[in-house]
Amino acid sequence: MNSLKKIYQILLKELGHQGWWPVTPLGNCRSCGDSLPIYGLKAKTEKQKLEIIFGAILTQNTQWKPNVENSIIRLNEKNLIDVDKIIEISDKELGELIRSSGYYNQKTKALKAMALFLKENPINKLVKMDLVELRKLILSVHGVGPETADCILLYALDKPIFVIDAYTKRIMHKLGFKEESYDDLKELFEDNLDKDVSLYKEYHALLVELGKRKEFDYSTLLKVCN
DNA sequence: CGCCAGGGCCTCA
DNA sequence: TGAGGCCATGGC
Repeated sequence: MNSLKKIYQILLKELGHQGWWPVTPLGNCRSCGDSLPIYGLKAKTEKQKLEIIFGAILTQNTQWKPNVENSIIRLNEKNLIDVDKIIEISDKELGELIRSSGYYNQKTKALKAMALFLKENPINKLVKMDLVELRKLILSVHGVGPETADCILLYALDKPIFVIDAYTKRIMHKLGFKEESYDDLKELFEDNLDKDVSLYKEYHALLVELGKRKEFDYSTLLKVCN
């Protein structure tokens, strides 16, 4: 077993299953309060996949809890997890709803751009495309960079794409890996792991959780990297 | 009070 | 292509 696989085993054992990406459960029951996105659920419907796509934009350089979570709840309350409705709503009103996620002017534009994109390229059509072309296409949407595009591909469209983020870069450098660029790090993981969507999802979530834990003892991880 | 979060765009060499 | 400024809220 190679280092990348060993790191995964250690993190899974030490941190436990993360169950990304959080999604709002089906069958919103009005009488039982606001439904919030939950970890460990499978995104089954197109609406849930759309919620993940919007969430991927909203969480750019922002904490999920409570900032983005709150925005997702508010969008759901108004039934705005909907391509047409996001296109129709005014910038001002949308900006107010996602205010807690920060950068709300930029993110309003990004959500609008994504909605217009999805109007022309529905999710059920995207999933059938060639993966390399699909990634380029999603990257062409204004406000969507490498990490956001890859989150969408992995968590919303269930494509075997490994997501790299700031935590992953820091952690891998700390463990002695020399890859610097986003694409080199992405290839490192994809070349050394089985093309397993569930594994990719869980691995990235574990790296984020590890990155948040300042007190974590890296000695075991450093050992398997030698 | 300052720092940082599950980044990306624009500008300027 | 890479570095630097900018965007903005909420928790600690």
